[in-house]
Amino acid sequence: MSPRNKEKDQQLRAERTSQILDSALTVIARRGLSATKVADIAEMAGVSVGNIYKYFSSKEDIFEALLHRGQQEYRDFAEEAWGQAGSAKDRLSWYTVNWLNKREWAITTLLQHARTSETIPERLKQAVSAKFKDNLRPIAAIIEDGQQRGEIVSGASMELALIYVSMMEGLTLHDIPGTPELSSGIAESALQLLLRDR
Amino acid sequence: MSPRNKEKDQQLRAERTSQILDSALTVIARRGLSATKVADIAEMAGVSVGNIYKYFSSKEDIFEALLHRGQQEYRDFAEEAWGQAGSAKDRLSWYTVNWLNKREWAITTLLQHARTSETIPERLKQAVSAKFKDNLRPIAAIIEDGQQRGEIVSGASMELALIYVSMMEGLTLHDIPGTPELSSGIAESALQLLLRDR
Amino acid sequence: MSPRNKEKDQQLRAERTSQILDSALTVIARRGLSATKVADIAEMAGVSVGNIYKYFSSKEDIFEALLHRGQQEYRDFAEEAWGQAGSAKDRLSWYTVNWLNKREWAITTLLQHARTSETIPERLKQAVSAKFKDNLRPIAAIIEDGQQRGEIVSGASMELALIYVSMMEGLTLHDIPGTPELSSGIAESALQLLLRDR
Amino acid sequence: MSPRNKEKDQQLRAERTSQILDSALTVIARRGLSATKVADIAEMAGVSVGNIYKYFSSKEDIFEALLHRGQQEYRDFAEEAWGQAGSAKDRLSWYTVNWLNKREWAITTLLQHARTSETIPERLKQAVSAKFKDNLRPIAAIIEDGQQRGEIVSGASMELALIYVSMMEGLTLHDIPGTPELSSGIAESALQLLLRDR
DNA sequence: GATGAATGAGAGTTCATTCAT
DNA sequence: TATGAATGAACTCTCATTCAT
Repeated sequence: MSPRNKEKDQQLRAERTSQILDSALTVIARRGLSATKVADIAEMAGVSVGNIYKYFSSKEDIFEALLHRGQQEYRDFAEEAWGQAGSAKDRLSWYTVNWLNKREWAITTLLQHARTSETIPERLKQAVSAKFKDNLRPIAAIIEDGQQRGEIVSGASMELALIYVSMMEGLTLHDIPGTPELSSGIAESALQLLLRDR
Repeated sequence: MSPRNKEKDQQLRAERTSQILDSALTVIARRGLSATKVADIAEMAGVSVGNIYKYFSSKEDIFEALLHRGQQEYRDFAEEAWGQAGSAKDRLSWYTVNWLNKREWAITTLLQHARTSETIPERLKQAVSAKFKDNLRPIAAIIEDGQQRGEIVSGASMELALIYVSMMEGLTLHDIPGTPELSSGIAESALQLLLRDR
Repeated sequence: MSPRNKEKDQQLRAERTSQILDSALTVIARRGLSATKVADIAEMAGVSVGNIYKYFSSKEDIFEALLHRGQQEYRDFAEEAWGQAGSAKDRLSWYTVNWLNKREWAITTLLQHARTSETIPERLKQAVSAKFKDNLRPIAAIIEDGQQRGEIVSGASMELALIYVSMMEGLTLHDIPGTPELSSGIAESALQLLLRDR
Repeated sequence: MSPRNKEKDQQLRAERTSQILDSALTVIARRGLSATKVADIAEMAGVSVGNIYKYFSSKEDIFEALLHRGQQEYRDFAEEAWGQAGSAKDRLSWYTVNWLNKREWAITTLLQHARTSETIPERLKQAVSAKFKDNLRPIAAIIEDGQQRGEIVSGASMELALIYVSMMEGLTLHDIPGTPELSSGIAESALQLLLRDR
């Protein structure tokens, strides 16, 4: 009733929304979109099934929100890497280490599905791909910077950024949480390949 | 008694099986396992739904057969690369080009799903992972050979093989057939990174 | 948090369960287990198909619940006969009359199927047979009592109970509701056979 | 081609038909009509599925043939009892013993299903019931004869016949082949009940 | 006649979504 | 707003029947 309550309501709503998205991310990454039941998401979020629909209009809607949030978070993360002090190697190293510590693998899985699956509407695919490409810029900037300092091999920076990110994604997909078979030290080795002097 | 030709029956059976698997590979790669209806597979194979079950006991069974066949085919392909004449670079180049021309991207998608999804029985996951690791050997052999000739950067050969394959997979997943956005020339650039003298 | 009335929910749930079982009993008795569609049960219960599965996990599960409930109800009924005042003949007469008025014929059909069909899991068969045997006790008690008073022919009481119940079942199966061909007076004649003085 | 062959063909055909019916009887009695697959019948008969349809037009057709044959066989059996030498007790005893040694239980099961199930066309039900009633005559004749000799309790002979047969059927359904729990001696005890002097 | 692969309608079961409380 | 019972379309799998060989 009072403005205070309204504000609080808004905040509660945002929290619930975020909480639902967190659960959805985890579950969908683990089982895939169409194998995930809305009930699974609800259970993990500690919310009733019906209540989910007060925050999202459909399962697809949740997925779409997940992609938006994931790509935005990734953008922030990539810019944080670019904002790091030190050499290009230091920055990429920071990026690499933190990538593995974050839930990037989960988002990576979702994005890949979004880009490749016929079940996803074209509109969404295009948005995701465009945003993905745009999100390469901070990495490309780091690489360009490194090339100017003579640290990094020559080549088109966007191309190298794509190669590097693909490599990270590819390795990520072989190194699922709970499957520690492949040492994460390998990511560092991969990074070496980009360096001029190795 | 039996007016049927047993040999011919056997042969027809094998053909049908293979035809169903081909269709299943295409459709599942495009839509994901659980979003693919058995009816989709049947339709693409030009077979009735019921008849599918004369050849496979369930959708899961089809998926499993697909993984087996895919990993076997990949093994043959990797060994063919190892069997090529020429330098390590030539061999990897052959591998790279042919990877992109084959249906490797489809199988890559399936294998990734098999390794990562909670919906896949542990037994199958382990088998897939073990076979995957084993399948790195021909690539590792090419790399080792190249290292001895001074062509390829130093480092543990299995590790470099994993990095290289991950890179290919990562790129593959950004370059779906029908989505020619990313030039396949990029794969060649990626290959350069492994070379000592670049 | 929960705007629902838990007690009322519990009660509604129990009612629905019972309502579904009632319908299932009728329909399965009329058509047999495997010829009965879950949709038939749902329709007769005035419930949607999907909702049935909120109460029972499968058609088999419904059948099993039906057997449990039916044998328990029969036990109560048999003990009520034993609890009647009067001579053994009076008690058996009460039993006979009420048997025909109740839905015993439906349950009889189900139990017979459960005992004899290969499609029923051994575990369930054994449980049903054991309970059936145990349920003969009240009748055997009436007979023993009648023998001591000189009303009833001599012989092992459990054996005579089995004979009597089999007779009732056999007659029941010739006298389906809606098929009034065989007068129910015949049951009384059958009862006479057990009496010493006839 | 030659008349000889034609005759032989006829004979082979009759044999096959009978062989299929035998298998059908066994399997349907064990699993129920609708739970029995035509493939089950074919397998047990050692015949291909398709070939069944050269002899019968449908599963229902097989069932109907089974009922006809079963009731005819039963009639022959009942008349054979009537044709036995000796007292009424001897004849009923012969009937009882041979009933248990024959496949009467299987036919009993089928007939019961035919009479009671909604899935059976009315026309067939009526035919079965009429024939059943008619088939009581030989037993009723034995009973009447016994009554005249003072061996058997008084009462309407058809009614007593129905009671006796129901008793046999009821006991039969508690004493499935392979379930020897209930001693078959009990049938003799049941017979005693009909005797005047016991 | 004999075979068994092929068909497709139909059954059991699941699950996204709605709605009364 | 929160709940979970209810709905029914859709999916997987089965099986009576047909048909090419």
